[in-house]
Amino acid sequence: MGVTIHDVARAAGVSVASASRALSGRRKVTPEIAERVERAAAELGYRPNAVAKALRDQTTGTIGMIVPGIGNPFFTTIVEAVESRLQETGRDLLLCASRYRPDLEARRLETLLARRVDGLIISPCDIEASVPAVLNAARRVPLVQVDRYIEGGGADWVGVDDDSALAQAVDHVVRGGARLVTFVGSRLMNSSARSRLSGFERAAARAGVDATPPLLGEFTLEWGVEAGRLLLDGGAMPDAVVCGNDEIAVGLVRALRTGGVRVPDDVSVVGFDDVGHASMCDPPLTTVRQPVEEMAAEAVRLLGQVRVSDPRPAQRIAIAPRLVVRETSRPVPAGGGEVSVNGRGTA
Amino acid sequence: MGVTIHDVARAAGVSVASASRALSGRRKVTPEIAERVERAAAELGYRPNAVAKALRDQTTGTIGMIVPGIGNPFFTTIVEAVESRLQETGRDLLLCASRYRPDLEARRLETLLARRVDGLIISPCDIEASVPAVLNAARRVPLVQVDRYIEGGGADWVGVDDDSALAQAVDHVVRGGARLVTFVGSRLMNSSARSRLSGFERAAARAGVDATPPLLGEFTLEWGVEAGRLLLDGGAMPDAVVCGNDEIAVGLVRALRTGGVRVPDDVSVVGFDDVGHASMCDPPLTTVRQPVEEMAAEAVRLLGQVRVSDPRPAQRIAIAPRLVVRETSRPVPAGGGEVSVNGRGTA
DNA sequence: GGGAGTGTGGTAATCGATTACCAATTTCTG
DNA sequence: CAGAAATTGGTAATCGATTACCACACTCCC
Repeated sequence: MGVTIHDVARAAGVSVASASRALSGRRKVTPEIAERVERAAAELGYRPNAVAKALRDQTTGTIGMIVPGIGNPFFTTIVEAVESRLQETGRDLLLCASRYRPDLEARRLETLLARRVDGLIISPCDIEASVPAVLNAARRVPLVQVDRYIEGGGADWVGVDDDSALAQAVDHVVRGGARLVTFVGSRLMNSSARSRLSGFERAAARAGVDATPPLLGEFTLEWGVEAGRLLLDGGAMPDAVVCGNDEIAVGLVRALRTGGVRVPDDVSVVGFDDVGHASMCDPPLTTVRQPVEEMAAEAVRLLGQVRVSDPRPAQRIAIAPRLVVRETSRPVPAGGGEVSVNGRGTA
Repeated sequence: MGVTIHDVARAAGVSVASASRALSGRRKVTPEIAERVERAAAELGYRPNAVAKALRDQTTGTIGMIVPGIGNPFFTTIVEAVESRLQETGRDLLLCASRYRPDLEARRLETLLARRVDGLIISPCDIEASVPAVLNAARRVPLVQVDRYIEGGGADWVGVDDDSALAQAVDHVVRGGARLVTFVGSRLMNSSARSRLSGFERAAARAGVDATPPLLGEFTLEWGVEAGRLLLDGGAMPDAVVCGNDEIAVGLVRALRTGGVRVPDDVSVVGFDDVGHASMCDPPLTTVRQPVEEMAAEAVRLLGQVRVSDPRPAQRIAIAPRLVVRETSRPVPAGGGEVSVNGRGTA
């Protein structure tokens, strides 16, 4: 396999320079030559070799992307959105999964750099362990972090405004009558875990509502189930639980219901992400919708602005999300203000 | 950015040939030179340029993969499994989504070929419209189809054994007491839709059970809900419904329950895929588990065997799946044989 | 009609790593 | 110790597309 531009030039009876110019149109050639070259290219089935072009142009037209795992529907959605943005400008996506392991992440970064990607979009798996590899990569090629980020703020970032998100979630359950609220999230190994917890704490304080100590485990359904059991056993059942992601929320709802607690009548539950299962669960989950399309668009846009040579201050773009009210939270009375508690019974 | 092997050679005071040989170890060099080159490479932070290597070696170490959509958790799971298989042999994945459109699919194939991928793994979105682009690509580079395939059988394929799958599903509900069974799937635009329907029909005939006309729509939750309503309105409620994928099944269960039909007491429901939501739903879904890891492993293995030059007959590898019994199907009595119908009430 | 200006084609360098081939040196053998 | 054999270093070609640079031909104007 391999019709080269030399073959085309020979078949058309012209030089490679003319063939290249006729095909790219970057300099004028006589109509007759253009015609002959085009015919020859078509007949031979010529396809330009992108590898050679990349070597010559010092640009590959590929963007590398590393996410912790494609099993997580949130990352999937981001990947899909980024891929489609890139296609708009004729670029392709080299996708890697770090499997939540900083060592693999560092290796993937190296191979992507060796492949001379034009840029990198990454959601670093660990807020601390990912730092050196990410900073090093950022020094060699435009790099934008999405969703998760590394500490120290050395590289651009696009993500959701966790403060706004948690404020909306907390305000919503408070307006539904909640007075005692619990946060169930993940251990603080990545930025999302941290900023969602602190967002929650700020929001609870601002709303003047009591918060029980947070339950921190993993971003999984299983942890949600376990957290539910802990709440059931713990004695002090809150009026509302705000979760770090939808999977936790789904597990939590299941465990609570199994334990005889009614959702939302006894306890309101709010998730986070709204990708994948949230609307498919029974009952459909009230949750904060990640602005995935906007995040992808911003990340790709930002990538085009980064110049490795002149280090500007790192950009941080936090996009405000929207709360999607479904059926796991108690309805807010029409007035919208605080209301009296009615018909609820805690464990 | 760009430390080349020339820079390393100069710094080490040797020729590029020696530098290359010292670093690759493909021919012996004196220990002293090896030492000097390695030190120079380390000090300069030399990273070989994979693009140049690809041009010279005529092999890129990348595999292109095209799936209809990454939003679908089944494809996600396959992508993840393939990615991790490829990593084992140091290859990377160039991922594209066709968004269920044959025209986009054809374009993605062209760009992947232009990037000189070493092979292609594709799940063609349309059994008819995808044919020319896929066959053309298969002529230029090793190509393996996964899950979906094009008609005519011109290219290798790895997928699930739909006959075995549907036989297991039908036998299971029949042993649970079902006598009237319905299939709810997708319109016959892709191979999965077709072979699952025909697998169902064969299985029903073999089991000697009555099948109502199949309901065919799309592989979505929404269609599942709609199909559920059709069944509720239709008068003749079956004892069991076998679905073309899990999303349909989840929607169906929800609609039936909303309509007052108990699952599994009144109607057994079986899904297909067992990726993503199946176990997260309430109640957890009885479903056929796609052998995703095995499919990915086979696809990658097969890719290594295809030689574009000598066209062997196309391979077709159908992997038998396993039924995962959860809570949407009536239990099979211990004996395992047919049982009498009890306690069911149709609409 | 000659010199300046314009348009267009071809030759060869370039991107970076690898390696065929040659040359030089060392080692071995009788 | 001469000559053969083995080892190892260097030079330059190679992969394919692009383009800087040069050369040639033609037009225009005074």
